[in-house]
Amino acid sequence: MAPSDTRTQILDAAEHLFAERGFRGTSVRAITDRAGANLAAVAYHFGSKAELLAAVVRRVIEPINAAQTAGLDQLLARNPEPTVTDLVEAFAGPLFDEMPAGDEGGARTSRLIVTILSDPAEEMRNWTGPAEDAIRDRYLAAFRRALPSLPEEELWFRMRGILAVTAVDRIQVYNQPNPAGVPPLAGEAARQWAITFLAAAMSAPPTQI
Amino acid sequence: MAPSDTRTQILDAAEHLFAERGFRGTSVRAITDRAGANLAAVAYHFGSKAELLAAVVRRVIEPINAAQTAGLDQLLARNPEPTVTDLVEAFAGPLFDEMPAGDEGGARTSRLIVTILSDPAEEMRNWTGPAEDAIRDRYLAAFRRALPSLPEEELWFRMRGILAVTAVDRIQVYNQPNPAGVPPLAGEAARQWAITFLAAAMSAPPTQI
DNA sequence: AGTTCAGTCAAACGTTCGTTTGAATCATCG
DNA sequence: CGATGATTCAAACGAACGTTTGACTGAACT
Repeated sequence: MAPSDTRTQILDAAEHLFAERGFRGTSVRAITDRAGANLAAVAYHFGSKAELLAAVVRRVIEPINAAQTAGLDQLLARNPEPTVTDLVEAFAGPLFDEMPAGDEGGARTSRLIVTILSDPAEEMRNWTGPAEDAIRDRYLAAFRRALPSLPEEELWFRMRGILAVTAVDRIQVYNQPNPAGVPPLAGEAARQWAITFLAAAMSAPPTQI
Repeated sequence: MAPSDTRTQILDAAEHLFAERGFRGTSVRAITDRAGANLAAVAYHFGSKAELLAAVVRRVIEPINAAQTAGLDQLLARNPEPTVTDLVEAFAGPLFDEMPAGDEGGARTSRLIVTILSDPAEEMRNWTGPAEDAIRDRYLAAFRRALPSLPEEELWFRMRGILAVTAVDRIQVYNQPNPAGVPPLAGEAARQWAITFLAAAMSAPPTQI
């Protein structure tokens, strides 16, 4: 435990609570209570609540970035012109993979991601860095080669569609028990369904205007 | 102005601010300031901040509900077995149509919808009522008839994909200027792109497991 | 033994929040 | 005109918030 233990316990607690209640909906007191730490520990270890959020986001996002990069590298090493389905899988797959122990089927991580993406709090907005930009641009270029007839704007729209589906997927958008007793989405099935769904969507012919 | 004017000015201000900063990120003071009303007016006209939110949501959601219902009615009157594309258009189209005056290309309304859908605040969760459930079930049944080979769970997953794309579409998910100087998404083009994207996604063959 | 220093702690600070209060204002109608 | 009921207003309430403070702890060093 080189990182002082309470530091990581605070990170764990904050990740859980930010995912569940959002940034503004989570008080520093709730975090330190859950972590079994003192209230002042957040200021001591992270400086402020906003900087704690940044640390939580970094810890969640970095493995996803690495997996997306590695996936594209492998694809391109094997074949300079990957299929749309391959690209979708390499890009969207890692968003389903991260399931820290104790996460209920990955739903909590998904929730955190969508909270990050859609939280209107100003602190949530400035988390993307050069790394995320570079990854997005590399995939954009690969998709452009795989879909040469697609106009740039529509390609850009579809890239965001991927993010929307993968981010929101496991949230109970219609917040009620699923109809007809459909069980909550299983992790692996959701991953496959998303890839099917998104590969078909990305492969659609350009919209006629 | 049968509804006492300040009442609707508060509704307008609240709609704008909830969309931009979320429920918890918007103070009652910010709302009444923007509305040019007194702080106590919210309590007087709506009872509480949470009830004000409910009123805002109702005002935004009801025209969408009506359009979705009317669209499906028209489709079924013309043909008892509508195509997937027709169903997608009737369901997702109204989510693009609502553009109150002063809305910058509908982006603000979209932002409000995604804020409603993904806001972790407890008050945001309990807005769906029997109306939304009924609409969703009718579309679910129509899609089921149009896609008879699709398992129930995957159909359900795809329905939520529609909501994810339509809700998140106009948010700058990667919050930075679009790459290569792509202009912000035009309202009508985004609507067409979304229908193309979603119709292809919905029409994909079932996932093989 | 004495010093140092990262870490923890209880307590308090000042601010902002949603809500309540009670008086003031206004239009309406007898 | 005077009374009534709806609406607006300035002011205050108590609670919760993020952050700061300064004393305390305990292991690691000379």
